Amino acid sequence: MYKRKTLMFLAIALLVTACGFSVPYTDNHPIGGEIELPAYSNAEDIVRHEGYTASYNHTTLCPDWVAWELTADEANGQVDGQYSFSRDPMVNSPKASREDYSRSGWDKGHMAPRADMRWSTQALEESYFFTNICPQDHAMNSGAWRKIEELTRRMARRHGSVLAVCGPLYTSHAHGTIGSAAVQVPDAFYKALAVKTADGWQTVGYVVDNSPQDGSPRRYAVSVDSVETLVSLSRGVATDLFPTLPDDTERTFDPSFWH
DNA sequence: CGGCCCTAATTT
DNA sequence: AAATTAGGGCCG
Repeated sequence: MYKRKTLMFLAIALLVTACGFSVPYTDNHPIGGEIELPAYSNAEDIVRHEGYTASYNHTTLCPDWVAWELTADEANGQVDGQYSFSRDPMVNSPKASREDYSRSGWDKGHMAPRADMRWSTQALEESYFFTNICPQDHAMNSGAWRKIEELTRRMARRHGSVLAVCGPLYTSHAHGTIGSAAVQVPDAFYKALAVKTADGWQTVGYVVDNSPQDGSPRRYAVSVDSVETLVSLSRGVATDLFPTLPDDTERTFDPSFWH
């Protein structure tokens, strides 16, 4: 059974590669090379936008993952503007809509944060696509999750660049679905970060329950390996969130570096 | 007190 | 379906 899944995963990986998965970035990210993209997908739409790449899942109507590289300059972006949540023209149906979230009690929560996309009008606008949105508890989104987002920007400013990938976790499906399209409400969210220093890579992961959470990032910190285990269980596919990084850099994290 | 996370109602 | 307009709460 496991062998079959592994073969399936490899087949999908090959297919995705053949379809242009390895087309290089043309932006000026110092690390670049799409090093931030996870090595897993359910063969759903892989959608590239200026500020992030996402794997959209047509069953959950949420992304499986959203990945981006945040530079110091980008974290200092000052682009303003009110943009509205809208459907992603690059994703085929079915997809979530604003109606599904309206009066549901759940936030339209950004995965790649709005505040990470203020370096370009286009990037900011595209961050509002539902490709980048999941139902999130409001207190968690504006509490613990926001603190992790601010930590990420702080690290980008301090170290020049951060690789980030995050997404939903489904375990008990305790929250059911919302809207006529049946958007699946995640049980929790994960986020993995990587920073390249003179002494090598530093990585960390965070797992936050989709319920009122307002703690500091350190309270939710785990190794990237632990996150990958949870993602594998949630999605039923083998997972490597930072496939190009040495595996031993993902087994632990250094609290004194991140917190 | 500004920045960040948003919501809802109304109009086109 | 999307744009416009007006508003709330929390945290550093």
